[in-house]
Amino acid sequence: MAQKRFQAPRGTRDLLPEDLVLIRHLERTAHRLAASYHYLEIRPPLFEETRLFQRSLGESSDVVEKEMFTVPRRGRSQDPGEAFTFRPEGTAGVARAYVEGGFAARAPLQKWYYLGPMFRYERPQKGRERQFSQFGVEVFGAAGAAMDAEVILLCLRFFQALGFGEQLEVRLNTMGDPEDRDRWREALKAYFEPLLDGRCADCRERFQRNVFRLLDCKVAACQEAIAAAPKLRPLLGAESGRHFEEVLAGLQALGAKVVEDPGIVRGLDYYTRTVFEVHYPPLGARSALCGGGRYDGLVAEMGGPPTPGVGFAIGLTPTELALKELDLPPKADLADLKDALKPQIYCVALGEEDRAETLALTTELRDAGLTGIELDARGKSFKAQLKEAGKRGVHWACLLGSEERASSTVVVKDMQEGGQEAVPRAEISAWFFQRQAAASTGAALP
RNA sequence: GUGGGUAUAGCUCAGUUGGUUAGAGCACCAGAUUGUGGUUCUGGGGGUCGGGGGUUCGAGUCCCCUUACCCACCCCA
Repeated sequence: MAQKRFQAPRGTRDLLPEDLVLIRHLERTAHRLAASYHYLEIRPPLFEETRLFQRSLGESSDVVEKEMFTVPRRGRSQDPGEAFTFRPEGTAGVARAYVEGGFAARAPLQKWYYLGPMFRYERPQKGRERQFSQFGVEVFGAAGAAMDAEVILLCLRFFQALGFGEQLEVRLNTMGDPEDRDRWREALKAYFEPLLDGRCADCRERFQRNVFRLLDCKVAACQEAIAAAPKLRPLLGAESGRHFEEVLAGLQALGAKVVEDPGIVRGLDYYTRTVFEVHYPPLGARSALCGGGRYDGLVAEMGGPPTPGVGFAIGLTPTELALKELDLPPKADLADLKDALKPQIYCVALGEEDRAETLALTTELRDAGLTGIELDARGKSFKAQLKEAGKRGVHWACLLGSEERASSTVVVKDMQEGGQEAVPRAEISAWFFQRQAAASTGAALP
C-alpha cells in the first residue's frame, strides 16, 4: 500500500451483508427462544463506571487486570476507578440496572436477556475478538435449583435450535457458598504450596492469582498432583451440596446430557454454587460454547438487598465459527435471509425518455409495500440494465418503453424462468403481491 | 504478556540461480447495428511488490529493523 490506508482496529471486523445472514439467524433464534421462555430483553449502556467491573468481576481477574477498554472522564481525577469502561461482559451492567431500578422491592423476580457487543482488550485469535457479541440471560430473585436447570436448559435449546446434535453436553460444577469456597481455597493453598517446585510456570503463577484455575492445568506433570488435591465436596455446606444435587437431578430429568466436571472454574469472582459450560466435543479444542452460573452475592455486592441470581453468556462468534465448521444450520433456515440479499424486482427503462416513468413505477411498487424493489442507478444502457438485473439474481424485471407507455402496460420478465408477459399498469402491484405472497419473501425483515 | 507464521492488483495466487515497461484467474467498467440478461469474444481501468534501511552495476527476489495480520499459549465467549 503506497499510502497507509485506514483499517478496522485490531480485533474488530466488518459484518458485511453476507455475514449477517448467519448472524441475524443467530439473533432471531435467541429472540424467539427468549420469548418462548418469557425472558424479557434489556439493553444496558455499552459502557459503565470502571469501578462497577472492578467490584463485580474482582480486582484480580484477568479481565479487570489487563483486558478493559477504559476511557478517562473529562475533568475528573486520574483515579482509574473514576473512568468509564466499555463492558467486557453483560452481567455486571444488568445487575446494576436491577439494583438501580429498585426491582428487589417492587418485583424481585426478573428474567432478562440481552444481545449485543462486548469489549475486551486482549490478543485476538480465532474466535476471539476485541469486540464481540454475546447472547446472555440473567435471572434475579430465584434461589431454587429449578431455576439453574431452566437457565441451563434454555442455553442448551439455543444450540439445538441451530442444529447442534446429540453430542451437546453440559459440564457442571459447584463453587459452593462463599464460606465453602474460602475453606476450599485455604485447603488448596496448603496442599499445593509444598508441591510448587514440581509445577509448571503457569501453575506457579496460578497459585498466586487464583488457585482454583490450577485445577484445570493440562500439563501432564501437574495432573497427578491435581488428582490428589483436596476436593470441594467434603467441604460443602449441607445447603449448597443439596443445591448441586438438585440441579444435576433436574437437568437429568429433562433429558439433558450432563457431566460433572471439577475443572470448570469460572474466572470471575461473583460466581457462587452452580457453574457450568456447554460443550460440543466434535469441535475439539474450541468446544466450549457457553459459560454461566449462579451469583447469589452479586446484587448485594452492588449495594442492593441480598438477591440470588443465575445466568449465562454465549459468544456469538465462536457459535458462528462452529456452525460454519459443522455446516449448520440447515440451509432452509437461512433461505429467507439469503434471498433478501437479492433484489426481487428490477425496473428497467428502455430509453432515456422512459426513466421518469420507470422511477414512478419503482416508487409505486415500493409504496405498495413490496420488498426488494430496485432500478438502475448508474445510467446504464437497456442491455446493461438487464445484464445487471441478471447478475444480481433478481426474480422479475419490469420493462418499460414507449410501447408500454402507449398501452399503459408493463412487461414483466421472469429472469429465472425466462418467460414474460404484459401486465396492465393499473394491476401491477396486485400482480406482484399475489406472487410475492406465494414466495413469502420479505419474511427476513428484522 | 510469550512463541511461531505470513505480507505481490478488490479477491485467490504465479513470479525461475537477484537482470529489460511485475503476470494470471476471478471481480469490475465499456463494447460486439436500431427494444431483451445469464454463454462467448474484444478492449479497458487497477499494484511502485506492507513500510524503512542495507548489500549490489541492478532486488518483488538476499540481510537487518519495523508495522499489520494470522495461529497457538495465558485467559476466556
